[in-house]
Amino acid sequence: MGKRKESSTNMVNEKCITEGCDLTYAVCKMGGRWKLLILCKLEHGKLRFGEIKKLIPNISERMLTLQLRELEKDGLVKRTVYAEVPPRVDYELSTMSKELIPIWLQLSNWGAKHRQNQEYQISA
Amino acid sequence: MGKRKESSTNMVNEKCITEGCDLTYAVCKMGGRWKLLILCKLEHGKLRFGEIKKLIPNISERMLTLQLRELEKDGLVKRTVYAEVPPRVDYELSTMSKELIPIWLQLSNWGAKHRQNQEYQISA
DNA sequence: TTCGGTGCTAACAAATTTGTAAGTAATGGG
DNA sequence: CCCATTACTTACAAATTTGTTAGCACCGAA
Repeated sequence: MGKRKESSTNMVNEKCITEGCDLTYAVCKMGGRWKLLILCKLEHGKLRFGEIKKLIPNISERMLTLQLRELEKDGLVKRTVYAEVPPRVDYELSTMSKELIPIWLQLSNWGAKHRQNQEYQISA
Repeated sequence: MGKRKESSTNMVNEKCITEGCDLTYAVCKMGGRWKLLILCKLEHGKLRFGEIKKLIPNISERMLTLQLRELEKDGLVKRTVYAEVPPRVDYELSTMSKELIPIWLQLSNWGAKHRQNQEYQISA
């Protein structure tokens, strides 16, 4: 998110992992702290920067910007700037990320199901 | 992976995000650097610690241990220790993570498809 | 008695991600 | 001129993750 050192072991490892594994590659694209939450909010249509912020009260403006920028760079959201003052910018899912919606649903279901089990195990 | 500060903003944010979003919760479970790669290797059956290591040449023993421990704690892999010398330990997917296999496949396909597009865009 | 094989752990260092606080630009309205 | 609004940016600090190196325990074989 800040720039990364081109040839740290860390970076090299990430590259070789994602290059060798489509699954890891895919999950990396949605793997920032707030990314999936943002994407979920966009599932029902365009939203302005400020609207997303209101929907995710704990996020800071900086984080929201960073995550949106990466999502944009990776082609998961489309950003539209209107030449107005005060500025207006909106964000929406791209075609590419819309393809993920059914998968997200399955993952969500899996999460819901097993979160319950785990809570059950803990409280039991 | 080391212990985390119970009440850093960071930790609090993670908690509230994963509690509020099943999707984020689910993806967090598989979100360590090497986790999906490990899980993929286990897709075809049990493997010993050393076997996994051989299949993932760049991983350090420490990282492999850490990732396996978290996967175990989260119920995604089952660890079996045999009382032998030298020690023998093997790892396999749990029922819970086997449910994810078809989802991983879809994600993989999505990854493969869009990785190509992106490469095309870059080279064009 | 030393050595090899296996699956780790500990102490430390480096890299990366995340969070905080304080700005900035542009312009129309008062 | 001064202010409010919106979507950011910048500089910094804290937290977390990842990587490096060395070592440990066990027992049987040589």
